[in-house]
Amino acid sequence: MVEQHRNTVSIRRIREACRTCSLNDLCLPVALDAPDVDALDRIVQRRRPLARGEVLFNTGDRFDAIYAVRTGALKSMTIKEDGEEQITTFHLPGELLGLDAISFREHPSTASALDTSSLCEIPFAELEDLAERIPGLNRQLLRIMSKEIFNDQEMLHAMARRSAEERLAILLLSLSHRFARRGLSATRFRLPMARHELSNYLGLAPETMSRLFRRFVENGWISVSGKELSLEDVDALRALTGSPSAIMQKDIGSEKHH
Amino acid sequence: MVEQHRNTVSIRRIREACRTCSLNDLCLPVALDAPDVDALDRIVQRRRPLARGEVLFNTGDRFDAIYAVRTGALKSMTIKEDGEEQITTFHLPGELLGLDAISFREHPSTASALDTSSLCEIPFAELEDLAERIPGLNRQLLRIMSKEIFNDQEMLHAMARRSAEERLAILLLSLSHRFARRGLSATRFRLPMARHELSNYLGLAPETMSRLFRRFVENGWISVSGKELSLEDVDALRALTGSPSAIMQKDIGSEKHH
DNA sequence: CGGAGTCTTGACCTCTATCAAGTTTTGTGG
DNA sequence: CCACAAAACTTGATAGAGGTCAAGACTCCG
Repeated sequence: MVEQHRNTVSIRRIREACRTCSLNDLCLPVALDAPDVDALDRIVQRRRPLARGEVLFNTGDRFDAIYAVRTGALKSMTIKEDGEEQITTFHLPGELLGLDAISFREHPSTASALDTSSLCEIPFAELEDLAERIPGLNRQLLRIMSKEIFNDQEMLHAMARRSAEERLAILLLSLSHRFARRGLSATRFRLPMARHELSNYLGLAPETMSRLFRRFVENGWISVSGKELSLEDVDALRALTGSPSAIMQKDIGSEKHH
Repeated sequence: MVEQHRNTVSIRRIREACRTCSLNDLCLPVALDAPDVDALDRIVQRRRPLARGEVLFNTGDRFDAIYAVRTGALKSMTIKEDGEEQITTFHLPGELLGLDAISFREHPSTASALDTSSLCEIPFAELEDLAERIPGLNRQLLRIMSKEIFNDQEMLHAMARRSAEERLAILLLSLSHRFARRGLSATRFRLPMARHELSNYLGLAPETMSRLFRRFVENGWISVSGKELSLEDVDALRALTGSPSAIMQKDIGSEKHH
């Protein structure tokens, strides 16, 4: 009974902590105990919000924390010597930034806000210490990173030898899925990034992106008004990707317990 | 003195263990203790070698171990519904396979041998248990995964909006770097994969790959005889990539201790 | 209202995929 | 070790997707 009660409390506390800081990935679905969540919660720091365009960290900056997006959105990019930027990831609410910096202790990319964004900062040294004491947290960290690897490879797969149309469809569905995961609408959302950022990410010219949007609208697959996007025919988009269900459908925690 | 001695022994043991199983990534450069290395060594299992073309694991297989390549080489690929395969990674000696499977407990890709290959199998459950007891190992695991994320994003960056020439140059330099890291020549090596596998990986048609090789040879950048490759003008190749030094130059362990 | 940035549209041209033969290499069984 | 089939690779011709250049239309703010 006590055990039962304790469990319930634990779960409620976890959800609460997750809500306050978009830490879903980090807390769920592992069975972190209430005290564990407290401990985790204690090292997490709220930061002042970032304004649109503001930089969170620069390439080469020392790595000492990972970040969780609470609201808004960010992009990670590398800068080629010729000054061109290449966007490598978009970070939506509930997602983590900085995982690629752990091994070199230095950020290999620059992260900036696409929009006014609030974040939580998780000092990595403390997280590591905590992970040593909480096996569940440790495992969850590994899982998150594994998922990141999986996603990147999925994206790589998605880019290679695919037409511009296919790429855009894949990206739109990925965004849809990631918003839905946060409890937002899967079919109507506001694109946090500019067209040229979409095109940059997908390795296309901005002009191509513009033509693609027109074609998608003409085909009745989407409707657009500025940055407001509505997916009108998800099936058509899925058909384009060639993978009715595979892309980005899986979630951490969706696997069965054993 | 005793401490000193112990330390020396420890380092020698680590190197030894690494040599036997290509576990550099996992053991170095963290200060794993001799008993720690023993423990790690104990859970590592030698497998019978894989013949060329043989499958190590299939998409959807249950995940219960990660693997280290000792000799030979493997490829990871996903299969599209239309039956086409898309290669996502090549695995050279000293590199790890299966990290993308941790979060779903199921392999998202199929791995097969490009060549006769010998591997070490590291049961993941045991590795996790061990990592809980050995903080250094745990950190090193996180680092390796972080590096994997970094590499994938680097590759993504490399693919987006780059010409076929640039892609090939990037890949050749990456292979060169990875061989050099293992103590092999950075300029003369045997490509473990077929031309069409290279082209598949880079998202190009096999014909394009063939023409690229011819052009690279004509330009005096490389020389080729079957699968034997020699980089004749590394600077020219680097110039192509647009990043004189950034790509794949960093190594786990290159960062300073603190 | 104006001006900078962003997005769209059109014309053109380059790169690379595709198709279609060849040619060489590889692997296997006699 | 050779012969022969099956892959793998090369080469050429052609076409199409998408990049580039150039100009014009929105849109967002101050």
